[in-house]
Amino acid sequence: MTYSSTQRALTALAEPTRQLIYERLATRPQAVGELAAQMPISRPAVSQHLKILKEAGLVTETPQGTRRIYRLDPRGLAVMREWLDQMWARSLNDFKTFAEETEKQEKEK
Amino acid sequence: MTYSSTQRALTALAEPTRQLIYERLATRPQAVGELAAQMPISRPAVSQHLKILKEAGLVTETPQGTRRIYRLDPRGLAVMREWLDQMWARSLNDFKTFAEETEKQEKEK
DNA sequence: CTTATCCGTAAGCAAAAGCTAACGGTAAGT
DNA sequence: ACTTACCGTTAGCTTTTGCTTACGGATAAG
Repeated sequence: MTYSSTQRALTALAEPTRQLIYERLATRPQAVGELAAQMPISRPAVSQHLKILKEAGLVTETPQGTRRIYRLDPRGLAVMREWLDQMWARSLNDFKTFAEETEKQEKEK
Repeated sequence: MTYSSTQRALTALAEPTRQLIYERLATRPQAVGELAAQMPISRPAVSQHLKILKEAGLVTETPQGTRRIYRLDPRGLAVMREWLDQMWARSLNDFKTFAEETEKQEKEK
């Protein structure tokens, strides 16, 4: 299966733990060990999650000594935002015509 | 594990097949059998996916004879949109201060 | 009332995903 | 040089997840 960038971002943020990591990084940039200390999982697990978030363009990495600071990357969100806007338009349009048809059928009674 | 409504929507749309179903419904409302006919998986499989999409507030069901028409539900997207906007603001803010600090360090050389 | 159509659910199985423990690699400090 | 701190990767195990087959319920048609 080949993945679109939208699917990558969605898949990455779907995992509860990754979403938690992502939201923690939203408060402030942090190192891997810092993140792991706040969570019930091991450091390697956090590291694996960060790899997926990084590949999805949702976070970036900045080496600083032996530590690696992770912070949010706007690009990943931008992709989701675009897709969401498209669906949003279609969804509303669908809902509108559905409401109109329903109303039409009511009058025919 | 307890799920937030945001996580439900994200998890639902993360699955490639469910995203495909969702996008097909974006073109026009459809019955379960119709959807299954266009895909390489069985009808029950589609039905199971629709259940998850429905629980996430992403689609709605309308009985019509023995058939059940599914269409997009704007509510599910609205939840994601809210969450996305929050993250968007933080992400840009983070990126901005990071850029400023980097520039500052450059001048100190 | 019987038959056909359309659908949801449950059970069972195979594939995918997340976690831990162990290892090795790089940078800073002594 | 040696040690310490911090991190990524791999192997292996366990859990989760998506699919199919089989079954039963509900509605329309004859």
